[in-house]
Amino acid sequence: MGAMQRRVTIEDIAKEAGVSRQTVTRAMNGMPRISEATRARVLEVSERLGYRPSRFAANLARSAKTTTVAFVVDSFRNPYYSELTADLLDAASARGWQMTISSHEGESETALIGRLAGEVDAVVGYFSADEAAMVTAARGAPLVTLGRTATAAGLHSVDLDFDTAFAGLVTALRAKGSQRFALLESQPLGTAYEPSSRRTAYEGAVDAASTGAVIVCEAPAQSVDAGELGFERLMERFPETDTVIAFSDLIAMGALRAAHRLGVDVPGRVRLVGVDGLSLGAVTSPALTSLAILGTDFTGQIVAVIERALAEDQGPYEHRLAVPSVLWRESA
Amino acid sequence: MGAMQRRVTIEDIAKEAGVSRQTVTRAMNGMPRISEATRARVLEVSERLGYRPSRFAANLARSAKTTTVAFVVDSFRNPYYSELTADLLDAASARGWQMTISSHEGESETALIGRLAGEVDAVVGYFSADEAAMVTAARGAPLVTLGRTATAAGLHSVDLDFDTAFAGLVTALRAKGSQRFALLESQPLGTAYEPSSRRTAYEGAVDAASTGAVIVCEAPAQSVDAGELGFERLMERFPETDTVIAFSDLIAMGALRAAHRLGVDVPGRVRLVGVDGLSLGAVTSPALTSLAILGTDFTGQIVAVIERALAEDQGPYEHRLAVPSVLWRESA
DNA sequence: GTCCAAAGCGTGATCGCTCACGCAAATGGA
DNA sequence: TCCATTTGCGTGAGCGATCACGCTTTGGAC
Repeated sequence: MGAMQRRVTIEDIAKEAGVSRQTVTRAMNGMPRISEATRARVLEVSERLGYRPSRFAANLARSAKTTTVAFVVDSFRNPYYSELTADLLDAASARGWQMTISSHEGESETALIGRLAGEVDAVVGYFSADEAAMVTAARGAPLVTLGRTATAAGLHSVDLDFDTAFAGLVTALRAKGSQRFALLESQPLGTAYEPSSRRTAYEGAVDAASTGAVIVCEAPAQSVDAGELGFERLMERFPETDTVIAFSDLIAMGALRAAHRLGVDVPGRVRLVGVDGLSLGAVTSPALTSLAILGTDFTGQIVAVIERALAEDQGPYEHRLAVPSVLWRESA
Repeated sequence: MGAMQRRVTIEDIAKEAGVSRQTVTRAMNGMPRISEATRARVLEVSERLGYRPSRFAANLARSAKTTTVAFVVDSFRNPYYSELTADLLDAASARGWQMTISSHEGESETALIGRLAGEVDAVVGYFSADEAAMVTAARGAPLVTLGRTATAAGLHSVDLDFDTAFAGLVTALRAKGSQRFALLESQPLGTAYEPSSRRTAYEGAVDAASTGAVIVCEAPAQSVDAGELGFERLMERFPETDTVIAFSDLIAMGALRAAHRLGVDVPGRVRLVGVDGLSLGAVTSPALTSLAILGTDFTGQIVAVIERALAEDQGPYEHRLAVPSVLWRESA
């Protein structure tokens, strides 16, 4: 309306309503020690002038500030990340935290961390950047990295113990009769190949004797397709395979498609296991057995570390390890 | 360490480093007009004392405050919501907004709105509460409701025009030879049944002559199962059906499962269309044709309304309508 | 009629930062 | 050598709320 709109402050309301700031506060926040008549009048005035208390001023003045944690992943279009987000959100709101989300597309990880560090109380997420660079970027803000173990000071982390998990999985599969294993490994599209920790764990679990085959699937946005292609190639090259472990449930779902198409019975002819524990895996046919991360204590560990990081009395940096556990469904 | 830990403020750093507050600010924020030597010293001190600038104080003092919008849905476990979230997040970060997410489980919608109103600049989401109650709860904060058209003042909204969309869809299907339609309607578990706007639109599009059947699926958390059951019942009761439209893609995926199991060929014997446009629909077999909401201008409209709401110069309330458009894939 | 508590409202004093200045010393080209 | 910049740093004044008090009125209880 006016030439340059200045923010409507509590002072404006107080003046207009003919009361003091404190009374306005009392009216706005439903506090006692104010008559219903004045409360109504103040509310009417603030409505009329379009008054919105500044959350920054309020939080600064208040003793109990609201805490906000930022959660960062590659893309919330990936069901693994979105399900994990949902789990963390539940835990966060149970503790009264606000949760903001961001994905690092375009912007560099460190730049993003730097920005977030100034806007939230803690930053949590999957990052691939250099440790030192991240610590610098965080400028003292608590930072929790997921899916990797931090070695540098200044960084918290929650990692997954795939070695233990894969060992258990392979043992269980052997007990079911599996003999010839294969891994459908994934590789982010357009990057130099680097063995994943899942592959290392797999190779450790499936000893040299019963040689396991490894097929690397280049996984673009929709990694289901990559899994489909990978399974096809696998069946060509290693037709004797009786058990396939996929890098992720998405890849496994692709494999399942290929199996259907090729007439390969799952789990009759080939047992199939994914990784992640997506709830989506329950609705494929056959339902997908998975080395679950979701729904295990991973989420709990993350939250625990965040809590420590927030309380941080200059305390030590936390590193935790969660063990994925097999979610038996129909495909294996 | 100390008995009661007081916050480390900029003043503490200034004193310890033997400089002024302003110099500390310069050092922390990478501003010019400070020598490298002092900058390093200040940084060292603030690291040593564990100084973290208060984001509230900073935002209060700064002229350019950061804007945050809250996005609220039932559950981020539902792929429709999580994909929509991803889309909105992209738009939001392109505009430099922070985005916080919340789901209303346990807490009442109005209570949630009330809390958020004090913590963010705008609240957007799917709500089912009474309009007046919401306006009151928002206490002047911009509020954008999705999937319904607001009638009361004080509320913005972006709704979907299913009437137009269904009319177009049915026409197109008829051109392909469809004659006997059926709708797989959904009903939130444990609530009194109330026809959805999709059902109304469906009934408007499929005129009385070519009677369309309607099967109501009670949809629990995992509505895929509900769709499966619904399709089965549909085939029993209306075996002559040649075209099925499902309330959502999730329901449609369930129907697809049932079709497989019953040996009903899709789209040969029955054409199947979902609603939502989930990217997941691309990996079913056959790939799911869908009345897409995702990936249409719905997202754009939402963002546009938010922008207006944020700028709100006491301006009028916006109501927009987006038209879902058919995403032809294999199932129809 | 006295006394005390509760109701209703107002007044500094912060909260922890940034901004717009201001001022001295170092720099450097003529 | 002199003057105009530039560099480096400090000072007061907010930003817009809340909090801890403190001051009047009421309204009973005695």
